[in-house]
Amino acid sequence: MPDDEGHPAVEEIELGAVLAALADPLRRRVVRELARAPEGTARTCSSFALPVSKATVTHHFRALREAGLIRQVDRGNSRMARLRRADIERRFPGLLAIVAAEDAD
Amino acid sequence: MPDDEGHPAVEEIELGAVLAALADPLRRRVVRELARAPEGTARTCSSFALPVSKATVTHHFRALREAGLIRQVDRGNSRMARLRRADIERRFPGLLAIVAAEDAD
DNA sequence: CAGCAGGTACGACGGATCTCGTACCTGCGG
DNA sequence: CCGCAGGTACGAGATCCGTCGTACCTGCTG
Repeated sequence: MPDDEGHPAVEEIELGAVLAALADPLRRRVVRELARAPEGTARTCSSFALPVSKATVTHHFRALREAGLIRQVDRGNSRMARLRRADIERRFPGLLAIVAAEDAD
Repeated sequence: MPDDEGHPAVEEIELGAVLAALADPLRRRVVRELARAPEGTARTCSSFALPVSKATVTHHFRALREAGLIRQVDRGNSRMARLRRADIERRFPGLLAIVAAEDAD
């Protein structure tokens, strides 16, 4: 299963795309919160209370999904986002720890 | 000495700026080559043979310098760039290894 | 059923960024 | 001294990216 619904496979995750995704403060905040949460934590897009419009939230989550940082699955009404912790750790060991360690504003 | 000639001090190095700098393939290539070279290696801007004009090279090296990834010192005619390995390792342990491990094109 | 909450798609706008050419400065070599 | 190589500064053009409003779809829930 190479790519279902915009999710790249593990070996398709590219460093450039990941770094570009993490360069944005809002996206880094999402990844940071997920990285600090227990393994397997799934949250809705809106649960992060990002200070931007709905359309912009969708835009950022698409960027995270297409970079391979999160996996989004439909669950009835809404959509749950989970960090692809093992996949990222395997490709770029230590990267998530760096993001998780950043001081929150 | 907090900031001489556009070089941020160690504690001033910000993750967002570093990731933004590393999001560019050309800049990542520079950092990768420096990270793979022996500690203390100093090279001129032009020694990287980037496929862009001189002005653009200057632009990219400025980005790397202001992000805190490299240190540039005048040496007579030209300017030597050295990776701030210890500083980056201290702020974001493991990050340089990730960049260094990327497959070259 | 009617409405609302969560998300997406599309188009638009403004600002950032990558790129370049040109002009300019500074040392080193002939 | 003259030229050239290495870099920088400045301005311009093109493209990318973050942001938004609006319209729309889909399930809950009353």
